[in-house]
Amino acid sequence: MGSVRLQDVAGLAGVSMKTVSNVVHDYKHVSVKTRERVQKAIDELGYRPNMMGRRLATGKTGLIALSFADVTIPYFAELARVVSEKAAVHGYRVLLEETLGTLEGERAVVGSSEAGLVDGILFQPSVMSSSEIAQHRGDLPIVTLGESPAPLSLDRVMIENVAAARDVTSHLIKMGRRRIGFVGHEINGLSATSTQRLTGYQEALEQSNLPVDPSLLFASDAISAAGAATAVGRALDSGVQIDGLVCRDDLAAIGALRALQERGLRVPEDVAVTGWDNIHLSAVMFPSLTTIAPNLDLLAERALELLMERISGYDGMGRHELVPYDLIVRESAPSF
Amino acid sequence: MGSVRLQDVAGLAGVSMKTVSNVVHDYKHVSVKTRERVQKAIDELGYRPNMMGRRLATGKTGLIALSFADVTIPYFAELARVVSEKAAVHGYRVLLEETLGTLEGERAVVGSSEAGLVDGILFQPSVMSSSEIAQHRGDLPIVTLGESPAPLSLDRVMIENVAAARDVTSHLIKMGRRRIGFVGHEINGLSATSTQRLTGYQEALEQSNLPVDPSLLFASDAISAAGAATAVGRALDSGVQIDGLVCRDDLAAIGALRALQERGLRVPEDVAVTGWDNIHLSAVMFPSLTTIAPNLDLLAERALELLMERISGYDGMGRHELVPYDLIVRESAPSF
DNA sequence: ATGAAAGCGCTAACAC
DNA sequence: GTGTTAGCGCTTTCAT
Repeated sequence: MGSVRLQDVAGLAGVSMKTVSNVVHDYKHVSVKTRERVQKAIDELGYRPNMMGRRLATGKTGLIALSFADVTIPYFAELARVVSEKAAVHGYRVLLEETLGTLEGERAVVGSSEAGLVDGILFQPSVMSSSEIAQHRGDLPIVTLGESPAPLSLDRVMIENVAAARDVTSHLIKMGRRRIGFVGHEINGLSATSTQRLTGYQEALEQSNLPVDPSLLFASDAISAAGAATAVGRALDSGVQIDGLVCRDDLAAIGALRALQERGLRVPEDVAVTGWDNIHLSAVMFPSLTTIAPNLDLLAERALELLMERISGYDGMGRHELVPYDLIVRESAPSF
Repeated sequence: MGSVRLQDVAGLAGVSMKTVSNVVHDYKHVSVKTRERVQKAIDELGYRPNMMGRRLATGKTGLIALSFADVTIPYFAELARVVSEKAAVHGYRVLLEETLGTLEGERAVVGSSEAGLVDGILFQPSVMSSSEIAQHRGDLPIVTLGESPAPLSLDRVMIENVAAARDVTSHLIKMGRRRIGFVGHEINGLSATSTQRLTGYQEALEQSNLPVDPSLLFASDAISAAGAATAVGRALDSGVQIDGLVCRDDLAAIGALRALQERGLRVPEDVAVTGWDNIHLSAVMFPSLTTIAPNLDLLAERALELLMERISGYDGMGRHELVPYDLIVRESAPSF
């Protein structure tokens, strides 16, 4: 069944392969009766074009890779959803490539030992250095996502992290909070993402002449809610006083929520909390999360467009695109 | 750069393509000096085997599709993680194929018009009927996941849903709960998953001579936390009295938690809540969720093994495997 | 141990 | 409007 070839259809219909190919591709210059005859043969035989053959012949695979740390992180799952939706518009399917946030994982992505599997890569690096990414083999179009240091030669699309972090921190300050902590950055090997968000956090504090207290920085041993819960819990138990918490992401915020509530602290009355990413669950937590919502649709669209241009042969300098974000105000840090 | 072919390497090394191929595949019968010379040529040219060529020649793609409704549902994301990890062991990569829980989506999966893209499919259907799946084109190995009605001719791996639902409901009964509701099944078009869980819920109630009250069934307009929150909230506001809640999945439980807490009800004191799936976040909610934890590792492993056998040509009757699960007791419904 | 050559299934010039 | 034919890059008998 699976072995019906173009040739077989041509045989049955009594035409050449080219004609069958024309029918399959809806080429216009085919006489109606020929088309009918061919279509009948196709149906009769249950012919399905073999992708590998087509791809070998055309040199295009119709596949792009989407690479990030881990699909079980809601933000990435939601990104994957949107990307595969938008990629379909361009006739592409998406191969997920998880790096687990490790250097080996990321190296495997940019230095893949096989060619021709995918036409291009959308890559959100976590740990890889700018210079190393730049040395990736030059034949595969890559567009980087997110705020990791990307070489100037690569296209990149991201949101303005520093500004957004400033916004969210300022929001807490406007609420009257004065002892605002930061939760969820890596214990060691700070990612570019965390660095930028910390920078914005610090800038906002300084703008308001609030002290930047290192003892209010609660690093997490993993990008996870559990890690953040532990970090915040430990700080609280050791007597740290806070009335606001800027979280690196919604997962960290969920962890922080638990640590606070477990200890009888009320959110937002005692401690206001903000997240980042606007994952689906952020609206359903109790309290729901005030958070930074990057425009995922735009992010995916632009990234895909840049990648498509590269795939079509564009070879200019790296483009650098910013995508808008919103501050979504919810119960965990209301406006007043 | 991207156009280095096996032939080019052969040319540079002064050997035949076959020899280069032997080196690439670590074939043993190659003299050391030849191997060195070839390897040098490979490195020099930066040769990377082209997958499409290889695949056309071998007829194997090295890709399997994993198909389910939506990666943004945590259970599926976690399933995807495990599957792609285990698939790598067999030398396979995973192509995600979301159906969005629609009939068209599921039809696209089993009736794909292209052949040769993947060697097999792991498919968790939501809405498609047993008979329709059975009519899928016979040339592509498929293993179904989950509790949807699968035809006898297909392999399937799942957990015992009815029994697990009985367990979790009995747990609430043992806690002394008497007005136990069920949350999160579809409003119309009940999935097989929901049906089985509802069955187990009902069985447990009947075994304890507790009334099965239809007004305690809170359907949700989507498999989402928000949908469950709305459903439970509406019920509560209309005066429904409950002291326990069996949720179709952890997402529904999270939604239920919010609806309850928002109205000042304490969990578990006033209402005990259970989830299903043991997603990462279930341990970090406040309160953390008592939940059914299917053994995902085993599930993925067995499914993959069955699929690999099919890919290798096994053509017997459909196998039906059960995978164990655990009842994880946490704060939302403690033991006493 | 290594080479020559025939495909794998499809596409795309180029003829007719 | 339709047929011929030469690849795409790799694997794989079958020779040597």
